[in-house]
Amino acid sequence: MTTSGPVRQFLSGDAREIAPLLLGAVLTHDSDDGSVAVRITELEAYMGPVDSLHPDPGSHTYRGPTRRNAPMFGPAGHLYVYFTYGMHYCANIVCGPAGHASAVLLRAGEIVEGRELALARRPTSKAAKDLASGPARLATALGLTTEDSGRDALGSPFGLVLPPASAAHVSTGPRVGVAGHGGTHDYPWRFWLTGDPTVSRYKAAKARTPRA
DNA sequence: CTAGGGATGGGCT
DNA sequence: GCCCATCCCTAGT
Repeated sequence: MTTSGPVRQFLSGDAREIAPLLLGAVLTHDSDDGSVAVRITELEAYMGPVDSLHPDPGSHTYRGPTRRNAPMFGPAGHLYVYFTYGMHYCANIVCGPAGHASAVLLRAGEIVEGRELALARRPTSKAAKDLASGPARLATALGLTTEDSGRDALGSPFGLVLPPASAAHVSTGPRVGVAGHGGTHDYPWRFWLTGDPTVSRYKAAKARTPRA
């Protein structure tokens, strides 16, 4: 066993239990341009290919390990960043013991440090609360790309501070933008801080594009 | 305010 | 060759 710190220990369990407890945590990324820190306000849990109780066809790991999703099978506390829609990055924090794939997708947050740098990275943002109000927005504001996939979020140039055990009001609901729910759509995969203005606006998965 | 569609390229069948 | 764990702008209520 490794002599991991308490944060990694905390992340080494069930992503569905960890996700709501990560609300309010602060993830920091230091770069040459400066530091940006985000207080996480919305998350989604994603599981691996071997959970018979709650099979997760919406997860990138559903069909087994690949080069892209390899970090999800690795140690807790590392980042899994993927590229999608030809232009966007989204970031996860890996959970569970090494070898058992799971992660939490960072869906939204409040920029609590480096707002100026975050705005420079996201010039289309019209209000401070929109700087990280979506998974790709959050990744962009933090300056995360696939280059960072697999890196340890608990060590330099990153940092993760857990929230104080609090009575924060947590809401739960279905995932956003995931078509392959399978039999899991009734399960609370998504968690957010009730009423927080930075939470992404819900948008159900779109149906197939109509014929031209 | 909501609904719709275009952008744009890696990942996987 | 199809599918995206999305965002943003436009047009219409």
